[in-house]
Amino acid sequence: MNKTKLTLKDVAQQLGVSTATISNAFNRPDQLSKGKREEILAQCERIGYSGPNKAAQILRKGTSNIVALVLADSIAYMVSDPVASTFIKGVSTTLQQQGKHLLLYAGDSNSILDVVDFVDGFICYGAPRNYKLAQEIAAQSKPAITVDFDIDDVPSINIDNENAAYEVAKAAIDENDIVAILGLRLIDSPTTCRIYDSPLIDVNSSISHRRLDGYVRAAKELGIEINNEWIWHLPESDRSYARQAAKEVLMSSPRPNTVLCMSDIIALELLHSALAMGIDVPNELKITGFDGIEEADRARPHLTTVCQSSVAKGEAAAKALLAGEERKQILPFDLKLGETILS
Amino acid sequence: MNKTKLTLKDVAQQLGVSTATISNAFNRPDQLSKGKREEILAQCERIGYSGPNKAAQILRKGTSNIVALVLADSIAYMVSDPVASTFIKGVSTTLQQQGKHLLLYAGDSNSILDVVDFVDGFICYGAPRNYKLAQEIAAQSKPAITVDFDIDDVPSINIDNENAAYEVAKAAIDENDIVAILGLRLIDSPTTCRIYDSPLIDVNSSISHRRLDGYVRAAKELGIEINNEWIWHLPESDRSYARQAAKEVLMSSPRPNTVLCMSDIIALELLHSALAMGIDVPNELKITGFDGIEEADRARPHLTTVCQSSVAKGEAAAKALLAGEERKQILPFDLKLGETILS
DNA sequence: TTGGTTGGGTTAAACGTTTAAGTTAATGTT
DNA sequence: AACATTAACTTAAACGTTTAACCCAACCAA
Repeated sequence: MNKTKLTLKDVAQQLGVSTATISNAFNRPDQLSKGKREEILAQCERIGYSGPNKAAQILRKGTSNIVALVLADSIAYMVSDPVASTFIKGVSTTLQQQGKHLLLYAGDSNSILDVVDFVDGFICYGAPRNYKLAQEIAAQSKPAITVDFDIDDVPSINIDNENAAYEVAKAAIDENDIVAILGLRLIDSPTTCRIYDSPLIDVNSSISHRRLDGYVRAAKELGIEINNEWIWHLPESDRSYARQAAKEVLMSSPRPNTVLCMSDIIALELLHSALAMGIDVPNELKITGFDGIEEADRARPHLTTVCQSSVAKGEAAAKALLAGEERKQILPFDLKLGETILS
Repeated sequence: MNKTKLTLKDVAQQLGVSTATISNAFNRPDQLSKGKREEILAQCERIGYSGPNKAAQILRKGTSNIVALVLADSIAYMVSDPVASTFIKGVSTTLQQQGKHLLLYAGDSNSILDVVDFVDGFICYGAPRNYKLAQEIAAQSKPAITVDFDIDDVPSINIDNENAAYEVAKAAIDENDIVAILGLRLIDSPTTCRIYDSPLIDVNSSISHRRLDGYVRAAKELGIEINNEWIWHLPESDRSYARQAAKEVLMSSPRPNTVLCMSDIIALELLHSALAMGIDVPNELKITGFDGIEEADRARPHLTTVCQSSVAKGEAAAKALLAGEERKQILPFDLKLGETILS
């Protein structure tokens, strides 16, 4: 009923004890006789004091229980990507269990300056579109962890992308195949295109380049050289980019009969386009994906892909951050053979 | 290089001016001569002071630029629901434009006490699983807005669910049809089931009941009475719940030939199940959805549904909250006729 | 000259806590 | 009985800002 909210000081006065005692009643039970503590808590309940002000605690304690999840791209894009949103799922579950709060932070922002002072730590998911941001995070002194990319001296969560790509490619490619690759963020271009001789950008998304290496190694073992002409760049794992790339691949001549896709979304879009054109998968066209999203399971024929658990990544990242782990973790992946390749 | 971070006080001392002046240089340019301001900013840059500490600002100013988005359910569930994640998209885009930060808050939490002190406001999306939370939010004094449900005296964003349901039902139902409804959160049960005579819970999700009213009204106008036996309850708009309900509906006898679904996810699952069983849609079975998600567009036959823009809802909610709007808004919906009903 | 404004500052009191250090009385030890 | 220890509090100094209130010199009007 009071006009202004009760403060700890008010309460102390009303109960005739020091502010320290009230504070301790809430934060450090061991500093107080059990009886007094219960009495104080009961009185607080009665007069409507719900505990120390969190804003003041943040300043004084220097901790807020807020963890910033820095996404690779805008929040809007990330939240609709099945892989990213599954990752968020893992993070949020773990944070909630530990009483932490989740602040979503866009990876295309200029700076972390506006949150770094009150946030308890950073989880960086995927190389931020604005890579300067990642370096800023690495440079500041709060705990941080990266996922799906790496920065020197910052703990991280990754899978072995090179070997994963190698394995799925090895399973798919047969001798004398024409192999194409639908890649993600390989060069610095906002549109879908073949990479030809554009310089590869390694800084922005090393996982794509690891995967590329794996694909190329597998092909090479079968004596197949993948020309840059057969490598597409997509700026995002987005259906419309994928549709365009799919069209280009399927229209090109000679038409590739094995297409290695760096995400399931891309692979599924290619699969649909191919089926719509009456192309026989896998006999005329073999397709592999990457990620192992739910939708890949629902597709017919089942997509051959590399399963990685985004939930596990999210959980691992949150746990490692909160536990102050320093090491770089490599999580397992799982090759899933579907009917989009020949068995 | 200093061991400890620079404070505004340190800077003031070093530059030989008062703390107020430094503060004003950053926050209130008009309180300062232009020359001095630029000099101060330059000096700060030089000595590595990046501006006032945000945690201190939160306490002192009583504002943090953080907006809490309170989701109906756990963050994990919400983030994977296409409708909810699209809503988040709208919210985040608008918040980012205005320099605000997004804190995701789980609707199954016990209390908002742990954030209410530092958050600038609340956007409540869908009646929280723990409804007490919504009341707590309504009771406190920070700005708040609800979306897809209502609380007295709290501004809100909604569509006219009753009429939307009425229209889609009216379009779908023909004389002498047997009509079934696959509803969402109609009764208090954690499993998929027919509602029979279970008491409807109105408190937790009034939009479902509005929709139910609309369906029933449309049916009644054609002289059809929908028995509770033909109304299913699903605890969540989740594929596995939907699959089970779909099975039950399709197995029941007599088999309904019009099924009104309260979400597209449910409708799509029913559609797939029906097609897999060789049932002719729409001749043997008419289906309607609700929401207008992307996937509904990709389905064949195209789903008949009610389109509502979740992005627009998110944007409207964020804008209204930040602008301090008090009124309750009704957003438009859009009937989309696909081939899952007879034309 | 006098008195009123104004621009450009400064001072100092908040904002609402936490916590190291200090005080007291009661308990335990030899 | 003398002393050390402990339990249970209190005191007061932070934490790093913002901002109302005050001050002063310079300018202006009459």
